[in-house]
Amino acid sequence: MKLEDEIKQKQFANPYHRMMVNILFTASWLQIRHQRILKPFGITPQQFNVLRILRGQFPAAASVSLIQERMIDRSSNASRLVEKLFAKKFVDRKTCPEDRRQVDVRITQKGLDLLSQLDKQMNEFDARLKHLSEKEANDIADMLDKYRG
Amino acid sequence: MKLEDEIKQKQFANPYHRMMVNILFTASWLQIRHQRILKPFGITPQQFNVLRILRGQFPAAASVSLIQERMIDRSSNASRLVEKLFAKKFVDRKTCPEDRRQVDVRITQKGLDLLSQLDKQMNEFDARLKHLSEKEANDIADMLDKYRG
DNA sequence: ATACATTAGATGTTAATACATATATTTGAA
DNA sequence: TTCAAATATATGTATTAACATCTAATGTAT
Repeated sequence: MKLEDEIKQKQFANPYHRMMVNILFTASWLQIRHQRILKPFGITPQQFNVLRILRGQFPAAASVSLIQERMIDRSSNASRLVEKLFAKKFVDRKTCPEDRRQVDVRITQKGLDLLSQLDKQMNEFDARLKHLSEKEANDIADMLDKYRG
Repeated sequence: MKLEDEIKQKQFANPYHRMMVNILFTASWLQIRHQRILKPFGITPQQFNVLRILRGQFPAAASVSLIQERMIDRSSNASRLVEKLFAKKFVDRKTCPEDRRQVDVRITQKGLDLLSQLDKQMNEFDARLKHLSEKEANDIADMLDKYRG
């Protein structure tokens, strides 16, 4: 549905504002749908993001700050996300011997299993969203990079 | 900066995933900057959104559900947002005489004054973000509509 | 008119976010 | 060496989000 209908706004001040609102709206729209997929598995989109970062490093460990750097939404606290995932045994945690300030965080087999289940669900969700061509998808991504400057 | 550098990811599974991550990242990026602008004025981006909806209706009132319908991010609770704005005297609130379940919410002069101050700040922020042409901005918005299906 | 469903809004509760600050460790300069 | 600065992570706290549930008012069918 068109943004104008979604939020019942007849028009916007200018194309830039229209685009900005649409980015925020679409992100919220995605977030809500991701939440619904992840909820039965007991994790949040943020925790999912951390698990995927850790799978990207596996079998190596990652420090909390490496995780933080790679998070899509930096507003939340990587330390506490790791704590939540640790409580559910999706990650392991031990202080790094070379630098005892750091913590080596590694995804567990249970975490990897969870992700492989979730991959399927997420791919199904993505598949339902292919109203754009690959070129259009790339164009959007390129323009968003350009937008942020 | 390119998304790949922002979140230190060398590549993505496919263009759709790259676009999705970029939408989420860009929205978070915008949200953080909006928060910083709004903080000195004591309101959140969600409350700002509600005030703008109410200005759009002014001098008419709006019901809480009308506000909810028009919010960019529907996840939060319109009733509580109105409560917060009421506590700061940015909105007035009284039960609707025609339907006593409803509440007539109207922006106050203080609220309008706040918005006119904020308009300046927000416009300055937007102005620093014109790396795209008007056409590109419109294209992104159109493609996001198409993306959501 | 009565009873049941529906709608509008408020509220309770748990968890997550935003922001500041604290603690421990390492680095580096005097 | 010694001590201040920098770094990595954790924690404290107030606010907000997420989700369910509740109450009051209205609509509707019989």
